[in-house]
Amino acid sequence: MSDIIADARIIRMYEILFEAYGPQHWWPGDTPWEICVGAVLTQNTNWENVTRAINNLKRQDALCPHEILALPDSRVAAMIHPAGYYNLKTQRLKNVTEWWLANVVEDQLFPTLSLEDARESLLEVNGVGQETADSILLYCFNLPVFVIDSYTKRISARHLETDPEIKYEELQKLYTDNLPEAPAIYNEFHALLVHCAKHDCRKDACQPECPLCNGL
DNA sequence: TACCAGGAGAAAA
DNA sequence: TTTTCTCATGGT
Repeated sequence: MSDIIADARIIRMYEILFEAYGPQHWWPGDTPWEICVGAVLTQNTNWENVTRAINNLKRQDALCPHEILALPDSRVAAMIHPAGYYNLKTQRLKNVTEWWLANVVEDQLFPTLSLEDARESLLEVNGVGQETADSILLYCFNLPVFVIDSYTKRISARHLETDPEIKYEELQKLYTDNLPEAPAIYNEFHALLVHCAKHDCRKDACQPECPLCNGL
């Protein structure tokens, strides 16, 4: 498990996608806390719906950890309604808020908290799975954690011939083993993969202009 | 109408 | 351990 998986195509993929699409400027959000809220709300929905929900929170001065916890569930649910699963996400948002208040100070993780411990504690939060935890660590705190999602899985299966049912950690290791340990690259690469999956490497098949079909 | 969009947890098999 | 079900909106 500790053996390095060498695959020169990984860094080449990054170069091809960056050349094709340019910087993606992820994650949309003015503050680490807003990014964290977005990471929970975006579960199984599109970003437009998340934006509506976050704007509702902003308009009612509720985009603040203490305010989220102070508000009754019904009010939070009403504000995040456009993101779907509003009852479920209200509870998840409050769970993550409690984690935030216990582990974050001035938008930074407590200095004594290692990356491994931070990830482990996030995964203990009900409503936070691996993708959401890693998104928070990378995009809120700029830590070197590569985010795997269904798009990454699909593109990897199609262009790197990985098992479509590959485990999260295994695919994550494939990427981190073959990239510099640089949050900026992890950030950009994940966003580029999402863009590629939405536009050119679609679920049914790749478009003729798919840069990975043409360049990898 | 059916399907999809930046998942996760619980229940069932 | 793996698969299935549930949570739910808004756009195409």
